[in-house]
Amino acid sequence: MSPDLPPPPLAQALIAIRDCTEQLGLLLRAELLENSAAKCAFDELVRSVSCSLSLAEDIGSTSCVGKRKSSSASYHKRRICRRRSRSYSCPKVLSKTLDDGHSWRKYGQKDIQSAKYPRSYFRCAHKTEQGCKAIRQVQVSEEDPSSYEITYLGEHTCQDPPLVPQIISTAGAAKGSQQSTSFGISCSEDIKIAEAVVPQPSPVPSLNHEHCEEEVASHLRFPFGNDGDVTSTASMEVEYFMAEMTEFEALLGFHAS
DNA sequence: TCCATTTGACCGCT
DNA sequence: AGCGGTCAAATGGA
Repeated sequence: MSPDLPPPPLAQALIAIRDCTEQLGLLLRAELLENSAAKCAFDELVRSVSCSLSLAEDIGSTSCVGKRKSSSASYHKRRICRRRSRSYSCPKVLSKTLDDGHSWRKYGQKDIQSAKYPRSYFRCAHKTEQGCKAIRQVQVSEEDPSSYEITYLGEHTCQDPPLVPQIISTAGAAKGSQQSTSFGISCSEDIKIAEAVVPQPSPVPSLNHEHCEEEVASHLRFPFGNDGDVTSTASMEVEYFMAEMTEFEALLGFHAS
């Protein structure tokens, strides 16, 4: 490390962005207090800028390799870990039905600490054949146990026709095809947008794609440590930042109008 | 027998 | 250390 070096250009740009973001936060304070979804998005924005900044500073200072446990060889092959950040803002819908027109395969269920009901994990049934990276998390709504809170992570890249966002906006259109549930409740009514989050038709296309990649596992810690390309890392950061901004704007606009 | 679901265990992140 | 996300063996249904 060399403390004498000035911040790299990317870091300087991010510092400017961070400052602007802070000002924005002050200006929109009242709005953020009122709109929890916007506040979440804003917090995420701040977090990602901070994270990006520290990454950028690392680029200029050290080789900064992400920590990775050298787990036992046997497990290393079996489990290539892929944990995704839960703080990540993804389209979330409140739905009376689990049927959204796509084929899903359940791969896990988990009791969540702060939640009354377990969370179920589904991935696209076409993952193996087509490598579709869509994932959704389903949880019975605490406020309305007859509804599900469904969080989508990643977009469908498979050929299974209807796209999730379209389904969301065309309530009731998706009925009676695949049932990928083990919850036992099956009603088919309309799907409505959860009050807190706005599933834009494609608010952050690159965002979802990025986060479906293997590297998603490490959130924003891009693999620039060893063979990573700093330039592409920077552009990914900017892209991510823009996506955050877009989402944030959408949230504010959605609420205000 | 095949395929989807369940569930305990593992792993990374905070 | 605790929690959430994922894996993969076990299980059950068609």
